[in-house]
Amino acid sequence: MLIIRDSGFCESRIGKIETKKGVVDTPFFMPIATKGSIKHISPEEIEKIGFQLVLGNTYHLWLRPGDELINRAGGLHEFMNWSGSILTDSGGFQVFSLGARAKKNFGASGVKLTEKGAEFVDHINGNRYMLTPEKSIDIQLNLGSDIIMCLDECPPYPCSYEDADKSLELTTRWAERCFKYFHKKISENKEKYKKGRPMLFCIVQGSVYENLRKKSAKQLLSINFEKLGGPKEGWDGFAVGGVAVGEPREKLYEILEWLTPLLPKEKPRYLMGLGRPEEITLAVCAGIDMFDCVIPTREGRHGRIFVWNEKFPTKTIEDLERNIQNTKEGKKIATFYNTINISNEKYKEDFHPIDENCDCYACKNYTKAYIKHLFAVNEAFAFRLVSIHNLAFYYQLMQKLKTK
RNA sequence: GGGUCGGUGGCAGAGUGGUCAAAUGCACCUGACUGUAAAUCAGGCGGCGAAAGCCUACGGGAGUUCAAAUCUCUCCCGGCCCA
Repeated sequence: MLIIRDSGFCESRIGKIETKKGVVDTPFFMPIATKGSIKHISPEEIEKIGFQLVLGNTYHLWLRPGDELINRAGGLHEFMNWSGSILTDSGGFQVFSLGARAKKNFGASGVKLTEKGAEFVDHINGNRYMLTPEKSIDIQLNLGSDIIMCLDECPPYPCSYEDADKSLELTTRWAERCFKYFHKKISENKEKYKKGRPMLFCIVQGSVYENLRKKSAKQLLSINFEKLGGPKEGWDGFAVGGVAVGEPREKLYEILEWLTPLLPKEKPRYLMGLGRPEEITLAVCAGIDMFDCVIPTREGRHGRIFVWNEKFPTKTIEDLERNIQNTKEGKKIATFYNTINISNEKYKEDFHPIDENCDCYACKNYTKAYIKHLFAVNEAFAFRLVSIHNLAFYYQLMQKLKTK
């Protein structure tokens, strides 16, 4: 599946993943379409930038408009008019993010965790929902997802060793249930999946503890897959979860260092929710193939734009290594790119594109002064332009990492 | 011409003797965002100063008072009503 190439400074895993929908070249970044849309951008534009896979969310699509409705619409691809592949997150992250938010706002958790699953209170209408590992698989199958994620628990940081341990054990038990249920459903619907079934990824947890991260990975690998009714090869891919939840930045490198040697080389690895360009760079070098993050779109909407730094081009291995070293040390500044805040006063009369060398739609056709103006007057077109640019930047980043 | 109500920071608009360099909203400036309840959130926003603090300010001027955006007189300007 993956061709592993030693490019001289790190092991780069350049290859491809074949989903039931098509081919995706690795390493790659996935734009996020949580509720069935990449905010402010059409699927055609996403495809035009070069993306082959987008991410949807089980929890949000389950609540609205409902996975069965989407199924009747012909699946999520058809529903949202996306011709590429789709990975769906399991809803595990919402246990973390909505739980923390509810706790902050109401002093109590809006999410109740039990062995059975996670009980949510719908943030909009107050309805209660029980998301179990089996339910999460059902939803993702209904959505027609190409890469399905196991329901996991993503503990916040800081997290005690004991809590992280309990959490990872639960994630493993849920993963077993997901695996068993997933393969039961696949074998029950052989006809439907004869041209190809979705892939199923497990998620490694364990917070910032070396023992626990390794334990999590080992547990997930040592499952008796055949006994659970699936192929003995087990998982179709491995995700690293529970990262970038508030832990010190340098922890990321350690976690990847502990984990990647344990993961099967021929299976894709997905670092969930990351990240900044230098973090992605570092992770690719550590052997990660797949990324997703809200940063390019969300920060774009908030006025932050990513620009290549021509003064410090990462043309040599030494440049890249220096950047990686900075990232390992938790330094925020990577030298190969900059961010600008387009709503800053200094761009008021800047009649140049965001990046002269960028070939995205925004840079080809519009100036910083114009985009700043759109932000100032709250025009939605601004969000479209910066989202296109930032995603194009992330796409270019992945292309650069492939050719380094 | 008479009466009446009103004139507050870039705008709107509170405040009606001290706790007021003046609520709040908008605008403006800066920052934060990592498996998206996020076109969100936080901070700043008279001048000088690192700070303590000092100076200048609630239409203009003159008073009363220990103390005035707040009370009095007067002038200017605006809304409404009457002639």
